[in-house]
Amino acid sequence: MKAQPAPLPEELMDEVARRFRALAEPVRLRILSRLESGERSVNDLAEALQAGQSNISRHLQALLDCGLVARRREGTTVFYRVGDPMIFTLCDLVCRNARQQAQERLKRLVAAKSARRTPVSRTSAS
Amino acid sequence: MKAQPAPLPEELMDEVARRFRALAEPVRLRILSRLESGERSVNDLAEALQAGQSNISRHLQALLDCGLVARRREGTTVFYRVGDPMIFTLCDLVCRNARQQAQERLKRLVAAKSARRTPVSRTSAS
DNA sequence: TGATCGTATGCGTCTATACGCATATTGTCA
DNA sequence: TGACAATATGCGTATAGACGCATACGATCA
Repeated sequence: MKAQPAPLPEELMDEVARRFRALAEPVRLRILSRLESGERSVNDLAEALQAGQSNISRHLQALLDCGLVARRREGTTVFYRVGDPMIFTLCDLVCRNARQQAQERLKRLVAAKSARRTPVSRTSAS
Repeated sequence: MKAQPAPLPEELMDEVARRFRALAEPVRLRILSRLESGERSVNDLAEALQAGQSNISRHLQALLDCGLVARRREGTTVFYRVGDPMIFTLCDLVCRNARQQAQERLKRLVAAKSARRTPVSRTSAS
């Protein structure tokens, strides 16, 4: 009995924010997207994403710090892989959200267009 | 048939990153946590979170820009509410992840302690 | 219309971090 | 051990964003 299982316990707030921050970079999302189909080396990723090797290396380090990816050495090359497939559940949820909002915006635009000369309700605009 | 429904389509990459970034601030997570139990005014939140009013207002604006919260005016006060409960699913997933990793770290520490004089495997350390 | 309350915003400062370049580090092989 | 390949990292620069202060804006009421 601990005052109910809130989805955001105060003690974890910073850790949760840290993980969201790791996911808050397009380059890192692209990296994860590539890793979905299997492990990749740093150079693989740098080449595929048209980015500098050092840049990718650092992004991977950031993901590693949050446990979002894992590493494996093989000779001089290091292969990174997804650390927790939960990532893709997250991304999928957010993608749906983004798409839905885009559609809503579109719908509102169309509605506004057809209601050009009856500017009544203004439903909860800014 | 569109080359399979990848969880991270390239066109949405930036939008997804934007949303994750909105969730990447402890203060904003705290705001959302408060909003879970119902809508709140800016002052309510500022007081509850011991933060400046302008600061909270801007954080709310950031969340609003991503559609993560919605607003409603009543007289001079503005009430904010959660825009998409999906947020809490996200947070819950990440929380579990954080907890799990914390536990794994702990377990590894204990294992290392007990294996002080048999430093063999070194399982995939950095 | 003027006073007041709640909210938003312009501005300055400070910190975080993304990126490229050069270089260090690490592992492999001759 | 020296050369080489793959990765990591120190450093400088540029940009983003969090925060506080003061103030502008908007709605309400006397």
